Amino acid sequence: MATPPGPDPEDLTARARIRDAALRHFGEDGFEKATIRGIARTAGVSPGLVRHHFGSKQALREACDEHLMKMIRRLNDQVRADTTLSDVSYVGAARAAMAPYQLYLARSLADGSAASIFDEMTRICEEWIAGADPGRPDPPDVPARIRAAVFTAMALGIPVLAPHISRAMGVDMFSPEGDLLLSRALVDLYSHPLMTPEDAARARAGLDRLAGARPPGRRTEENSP
Amino acid sequence: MATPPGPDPEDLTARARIRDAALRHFGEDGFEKATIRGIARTAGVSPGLVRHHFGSKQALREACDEHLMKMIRRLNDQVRADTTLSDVSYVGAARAAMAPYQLYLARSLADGSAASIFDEMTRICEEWIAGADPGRPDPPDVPARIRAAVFTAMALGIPVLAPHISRAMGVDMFSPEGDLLLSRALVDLYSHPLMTPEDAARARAGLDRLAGARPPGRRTEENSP
DNA sequence: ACGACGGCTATACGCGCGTATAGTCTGCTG
DNA sequence: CAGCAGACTATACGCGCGTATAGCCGTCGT
Repeated sequence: MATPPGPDPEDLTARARIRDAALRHFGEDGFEKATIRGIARTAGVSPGLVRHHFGSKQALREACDEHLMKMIRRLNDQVRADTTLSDVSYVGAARAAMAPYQLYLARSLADGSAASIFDEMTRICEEWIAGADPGRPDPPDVPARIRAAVFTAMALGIPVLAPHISRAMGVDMFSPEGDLLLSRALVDLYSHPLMTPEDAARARAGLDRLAGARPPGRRTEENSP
Repeated sequence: MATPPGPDPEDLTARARIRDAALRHFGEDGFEKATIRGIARTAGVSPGLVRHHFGSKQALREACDEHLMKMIRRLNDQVRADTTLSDVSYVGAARAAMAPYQLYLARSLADGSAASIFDEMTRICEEWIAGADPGRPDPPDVPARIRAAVFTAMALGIPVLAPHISRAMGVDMFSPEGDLLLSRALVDLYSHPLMTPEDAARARAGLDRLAGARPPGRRTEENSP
């Protein structure tokens, strides 16, 4: 059952403490609002040491991205390697391990950085989608990669907009109750197609019609906002 | 067919120019990174005038929120009032009117502000969902409001994470080609449920099982990231 | 034993920001 | 015409930031 991924060995070093503090500050306050001084205070070191180890604020951010990326890959590999895929408790543990980074991840994605992380998630999602395609009666008319990217963005919309969802639900999205409620809502949404095949055919026809000569610069319909 | 909502009357005032410049700067650079001086330069006024009209940077942001909200409501009302709901060109015009605000909206939502805008969108989405509920064979076990909030977050994930989607597609999401491709991907995703009814039932059962006594603080499964 | 080295701190610099204040110009009102 | 109000500008202040530099101190190789 593999070791639940605890903190890295030798993760008591000042460098690691700074990186962890940066992940928290960047996540909670955003990159611009977070300060090296604040990060240093949280890490229990002097501001100068931050520069000594990472060179600049931007480089510190990149080190955070890199570390997070390593975490994600490690978790994904472990889940993949685990033969008992339905092991719920393990998935739970993996998600719990990700929890401290959710805020940072959400902010990184939202401000356009963390590109490689989004791409990695898209890649994972693509494998998943491509695996399901052969079972479909109708051949998809959009590459799996693109469908994966769109779906990844939608799925990530949930943690990115977590405060709004929590407000609507009345409970914190990351609390056990909130998680349960969110899961139920997702099961409901995922199991009811938003468009019937007829709707889809009609929409596709409309898009095909517009795909011919049309005045550029005008939008069409669908894809909500 | 109502008048296509052009700029407000008397929108040549310095106050309006400042507001528009702020919407652009906040959208492109983010609230923290944007500067009053830069906004003033774009608006062609002195930085002092910004303060004279709006009092503070934060108040300027709130004025932007208010203005955007007014726009959204106006557009929604016009679409509602229009009897020929399938008037594609009109929807296109409305979306084009929103285009300049998309970046601002995305950033506002992502940093937790713009709560009332998210709530308004959730409300609109809820009406839409609640209207479709009676036709369902199975009764939903989650309030429409909450399903609406979750779906709204997912839908908004697309503009919020637009740079990533554009990168994956290889074309700008807001270009005509990108819009077409995105629309096709959405039609595909929306018309294929991600879970079969059996999957859903199994997932619901799993959630019910976990809803009993369970160690708090641990997450469960599903709801992707 | 000792010097070099690297983790670490103290202190300072300079810049650009939001904000404050005083003042100018214009147009309206009595 | 007097005078006032409000749109608008010029200038400045002070703060907190990222960054730079100089030096301290424990450790380790030789």
